[in-house]
Amino acid sequence: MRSIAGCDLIGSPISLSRFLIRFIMAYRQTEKTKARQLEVRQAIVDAALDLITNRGFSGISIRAVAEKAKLASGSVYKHFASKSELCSYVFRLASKAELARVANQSLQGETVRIRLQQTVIGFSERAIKQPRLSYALIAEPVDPLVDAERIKLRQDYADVFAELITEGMQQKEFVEQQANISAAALVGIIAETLVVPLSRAKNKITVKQQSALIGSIQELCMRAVGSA
Amino acid sequence: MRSIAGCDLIGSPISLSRFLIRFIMAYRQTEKTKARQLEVRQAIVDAALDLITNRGFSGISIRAVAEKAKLASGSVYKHFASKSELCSYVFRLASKAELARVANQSLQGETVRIRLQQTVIGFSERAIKQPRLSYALIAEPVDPLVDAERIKLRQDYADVFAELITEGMQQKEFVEQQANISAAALVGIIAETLVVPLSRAKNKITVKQQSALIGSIQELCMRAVGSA
DNA sequence: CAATAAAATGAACATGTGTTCACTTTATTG
DNA sequence: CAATAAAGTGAACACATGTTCATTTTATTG
Repeated sequence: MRSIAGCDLIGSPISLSRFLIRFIMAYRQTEKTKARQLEVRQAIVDAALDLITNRGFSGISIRAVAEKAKLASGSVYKHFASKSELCSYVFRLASKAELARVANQSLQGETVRIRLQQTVIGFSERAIKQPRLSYALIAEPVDPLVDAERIKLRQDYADVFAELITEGMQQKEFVEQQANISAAALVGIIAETLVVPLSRAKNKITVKQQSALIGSIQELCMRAVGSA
Repeated sequence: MRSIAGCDLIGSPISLSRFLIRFIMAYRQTEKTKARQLEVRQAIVDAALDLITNRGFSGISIRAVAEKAKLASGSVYKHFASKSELCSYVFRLASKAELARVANQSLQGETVRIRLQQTVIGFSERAIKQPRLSYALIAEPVDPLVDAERIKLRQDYADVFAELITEGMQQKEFVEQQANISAAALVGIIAETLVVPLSRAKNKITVKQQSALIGSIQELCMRAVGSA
């Protein structure tokens, strides 16, 4: 007579019931544990986001994230397969909101000129409030996976600008030009005159400096697209 | 009676002569060995420059440099105190020449407008010929020491542009503007529309694409400074 | 040649950090 | 409570790479 996993199924009714009990007693996820899981995942994301916002991607390590989220480092891997994936996820999370604001603002306004102007100004104002994060998303060097996201984000911004430029040309508000190249140029202007300098500045700029800077950038952008 | 380094100086004339012979026989550097030293140093620099030109700073390691220069890795440290210093040195070497060309070209031309135009076109043409190196110098992320050099280089380029813009305003060729901000913007335009895209491109662009691209960039720059 | 020291070598060391995994703790179920 | 498995832990491992240093090789000199 044969046994399976130590249970003699045929020879003894008691063994059979034990087997069934074992099967029924299996641990399963409940709503409560699922909620707890999400909570922990959220804590990890929050910790990573906080580190990136204040110190950029260079200041992030699995140990630091785990500590901030009050976890062991190994636990992070129960929620994200690798550091890259965690960073990439957090990058998308952080950039999505800002991109949506830009895209939305690009649709509001009487003329294309005003729409572009407001888009540039709005982005600049928000970037000044979160200089380290803006730099992390726009310009900071990171590993390949995150870098791909960064390239995509810059392209997404460029796409918003390209749409505006195309419309502007149709409306004869802007001169004829290669919309995609001009769009990239606007991203470059903003990155180089605003995001990068802000990330290096030690002190916050005054309100006066801020409006002068934004004014200059906005004028540059308008001239670049040949706005009347 | 005391001995110094095994030589009994006072008790024995033979010991004294031995001491003098030892002193005279000392090995000294000759022209030949000095030349050899320079040769080796140059080999290290060439190897590093080659690696940076083809793979950027990310593709450089002391072992790789040593191998290319046909040396042991430890020997590199006879010539450079650290990897950072080697990279920083090579960075300066590579960027100095191009910066000089830009600075020189910015002085040539009938009008400020033409001078700026030619400067932008010249830089762009050269960047297209060495896309990986241009990217390494202008945009590639590296360690802090090299990063400082990169920031300085971008500022140096911006300074050239700022001088042109200031002159252009004086001549009423360009509109009134913050010269330093516009100058940074020009660097941003070129980096974002030319250097970064080129570094990502898999194939070389055709001559036709090249002239169209440079034309667009040049027009963008001229419009940005409000050139008549 | 002998004495000397500079030059060269490369294995070993140091370091930082992402990742794993054997083990412990906790939650679930009848 | 007993059985189960998911969740959690953190020390150990993996790996890349900059740097050191005891040792060997080479060049120089009378």
